[in-house]
Amino acid sequence: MPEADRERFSDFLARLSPRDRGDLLRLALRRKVAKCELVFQAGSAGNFVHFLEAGRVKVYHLSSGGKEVLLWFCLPGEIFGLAEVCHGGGRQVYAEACESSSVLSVSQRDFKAYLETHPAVALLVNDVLACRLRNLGNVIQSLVASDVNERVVQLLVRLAATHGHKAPNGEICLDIRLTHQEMANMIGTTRQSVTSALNALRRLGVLDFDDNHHLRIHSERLLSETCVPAQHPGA
Amino acid sequence: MPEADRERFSDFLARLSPRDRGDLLRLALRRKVAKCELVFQAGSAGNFVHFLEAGRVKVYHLSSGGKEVLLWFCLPGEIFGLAEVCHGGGRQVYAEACESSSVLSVSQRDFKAYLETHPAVALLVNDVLACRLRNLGNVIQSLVASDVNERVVQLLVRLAATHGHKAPNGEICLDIRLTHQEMANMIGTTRQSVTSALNALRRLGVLDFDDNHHLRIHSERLLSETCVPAQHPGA
DNA sequence: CGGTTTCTGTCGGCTGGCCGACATGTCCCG
DNA sequence: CGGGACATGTCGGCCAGCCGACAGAAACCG
Repeated sequence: MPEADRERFSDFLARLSPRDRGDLLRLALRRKVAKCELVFQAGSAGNFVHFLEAGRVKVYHLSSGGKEVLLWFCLPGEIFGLAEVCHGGGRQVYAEACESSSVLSVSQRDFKAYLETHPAVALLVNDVLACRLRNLGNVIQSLVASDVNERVVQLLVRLAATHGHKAPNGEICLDIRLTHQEMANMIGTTRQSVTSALNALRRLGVLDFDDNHHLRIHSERLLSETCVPAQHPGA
Repeated sequence: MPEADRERFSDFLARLSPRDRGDLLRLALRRKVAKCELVFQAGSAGNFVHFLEAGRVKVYHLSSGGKEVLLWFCLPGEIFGLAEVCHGGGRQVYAEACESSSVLSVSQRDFKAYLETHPAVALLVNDVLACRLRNLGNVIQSLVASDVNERVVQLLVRLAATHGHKAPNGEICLDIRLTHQEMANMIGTTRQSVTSALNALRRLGVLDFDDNHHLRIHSERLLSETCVPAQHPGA
């Protein structure tokens, strides 16, 4: 189920040619970010684009009631803070380090000038934005049309694709450890409901936890819990 | 509340220089699309990008249970079907004409080659994708963190921004007529709940309907029904 | 190592809004 | 123009899952 080279795919820096990467890094400032420290926050100016060199960063909305809506996790090599740099306007989301991290930052002005002279990179930025757009479209569909148990399953499918690696025996192990609250924040439900759904899936044999408490998915069983997209009447 | 030049903003073709536009149109095929006809559907190859010349097109997911999740409407001049062209992979959404429409189509291969030689247009594509990404992020937050009445209000704010024009007396008139079902499909609720919420807002004086049944919003009253984004603790 | 904080498992009361239904109003098309 | 299709207004029963709570387990940090 994980797409081949998925990890390499999301690693923006690794997908640049050595020359393009060198030109970009020449524009970048490096910064250490402690666990729980904000890289940027909603309301601030979106005048830098960031690359995660090491660590993990979560990107989330924070609602007026204080509810955190977690959009995605950034892994090393990934670009983030991109939407406001491309489109302009202030930040709408928060980017916060989940662990001690290292971030490279390029100013909006430098980045735009760089894209104008590096067409292959501009296309790659399109690619990243398009991929995230498709993903959010899937999240919206899931939120609207699926009950909580289905949403947990669909999240597992997404996590397997972005953070999973296939073990020799066909199982998929997630490289990332998430709390039930984090998962709940990604699918718009409560921690308790995630706990309950995961335990039901565990009893069904769909998943378990390895010695390090990483989630391990039995992919064939997971697929049997997954809904297939509908064919349009008239198709 | 409507951003100045919002309509011009989303009109991709109008934002191109005459030369860039001419080069692009040289690659395009024109096609008439009847009301309710699909421009493309989920599962098909994403090998064309489309520009709406006239008419209106809705872009939506269709869930396995047959529930339509409406992501956005395309207006004349707008580009759509872009995400799969940039990122690759099959279509995940449907694009269907809401009325008799005219569509210009450019093949993925031609479009990518075009972007490589037209850097300003590649940046504009970034802009469009980023804008849509921000919008979907807001939709997700709304779905997760707001009750139905709040979601209706937030939808009105979004519609005013993208489809509204300011009348001399400060009211905002929507240029687009939406059924309650369409609005429900945009915010993940039922037609009945939208009807109920709209009627409550009408009784509050927030909105009414003009002679053509277009929705008219009293923007100051609408703002008083809108939640403000939270300040992050520690900001 | 031990105290504190965070995470997970479990429970039951409560309610927002979904759902199906029906009546009335509006629009469309032959 | 008029009949049929579609949209809107209204109602009440029902339930998925939210919420608050508590206990036990696990992780963290000085």
